[in-house]
Amino acid sequence: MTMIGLVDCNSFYVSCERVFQPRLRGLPVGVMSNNDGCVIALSTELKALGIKMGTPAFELQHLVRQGRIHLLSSNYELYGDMSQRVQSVLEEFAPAVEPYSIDEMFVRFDGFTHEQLLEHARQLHHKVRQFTGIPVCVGVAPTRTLAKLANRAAKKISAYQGVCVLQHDSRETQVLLKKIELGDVWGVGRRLVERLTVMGIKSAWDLAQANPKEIRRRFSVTLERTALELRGVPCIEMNDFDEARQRIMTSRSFGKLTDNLDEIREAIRQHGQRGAEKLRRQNGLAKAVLVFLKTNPFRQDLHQYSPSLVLELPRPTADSREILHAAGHALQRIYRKGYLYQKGGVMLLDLVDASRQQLSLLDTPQSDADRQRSAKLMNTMDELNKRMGRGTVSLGRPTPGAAWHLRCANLTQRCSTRWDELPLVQAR
DNA sequence: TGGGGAATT
DNA sequence: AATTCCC
Repeated sequence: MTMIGLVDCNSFYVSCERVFQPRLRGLPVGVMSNNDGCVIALSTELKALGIKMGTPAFELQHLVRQGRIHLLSSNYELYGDMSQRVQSVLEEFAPAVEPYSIDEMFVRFDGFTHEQLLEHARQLHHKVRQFTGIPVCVGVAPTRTLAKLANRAAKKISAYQGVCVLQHDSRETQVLLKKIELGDVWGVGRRLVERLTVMGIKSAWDLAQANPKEIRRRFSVTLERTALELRGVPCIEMNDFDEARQRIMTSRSFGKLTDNLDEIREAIRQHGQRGAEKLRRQNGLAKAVLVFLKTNPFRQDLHQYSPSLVLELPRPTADSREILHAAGHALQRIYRKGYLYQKGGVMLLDLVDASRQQLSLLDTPQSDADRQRSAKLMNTMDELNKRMGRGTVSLGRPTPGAAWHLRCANLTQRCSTRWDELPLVQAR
């Protein structure tokens, strides 16, 4: 029988930072979201101060100034590299590794006894720590949902010492299902907890006991699958990590509330270009572009307006110029004076694979030549940006210091991916 | 007061 | 198109 392991890195972003900055060990450390918005990774010491995941960073500035806590900007280049290192170690010790997110990986095991699985899981737990410096917890069970649950247990219940292997239908599984809160189950969010509680379903065990057909009727197929998985029936597969996206979004808060159309246009152009780059990387073409703006929903004292508009492109394209052209039109049409906008972005929709794209019957030799010139130009831009660094060439020059640039006031060095940011070690 | 994604209804 | 859920 196939068993599924879930390896989950503990406070991943904080752990990455600590690998290269040992002085942060034992201190209350948090890593902030993109744009230094809120805290998304917390060391145990920071959690012990009662600070919760998602707390806006500005609410914690007084503690930072007093030196009581440390907040870092997120350094995705570092975390991405560390994630690959963790994956490499897993691949050495386990046959099939499926990345699920930057800090979680599923591992499949076939034909192991319970004792062998336990041994294997403990080995993964130890080797990842030893070779990457990142502490992880390992949960193993017959289904992904149960593996997630086993992982929660490994993390929360100290007796497990970071490793929990659940056998099908075992007494141990039953005990854990009863102990684990509903909201800790993979796929069960806040709203579902509310609705299920009313029905008397209060624990993971209750959900596992419920009639799946009933669950499907009153809720959804996804929750039915979750219920079945809790019983040990596998029905959730992994969509492959590097499958092409179905849509591509690029957006960001402007950094300050603004009604300045020039500023907004520049931000939207940036997002359009970044989106087009992502699109070309997956060898895709977009048939439509969506542009959205939004005011700050937390400022109920201000007028609210969150428009969006989809424009179909004249032809499926990955050409930044065509995408920016459409995005510019969309923006003109949704922008209204008199509102303070907080955020805006571009989504590329109806994506198709470039290599599978049928040439239209209306295509003339002329437009075919156009296409090739376009591809060549875009390719050249992408190559330059890849070789010389992002932003080396772009359509239109971004205003230096504009408010919509990524805010990252407390960024650490990308010490594992950039030669010029290698850590310095001083001998005494 | 993040920036993405996907699925369902 | 809106809601829900995930990390």
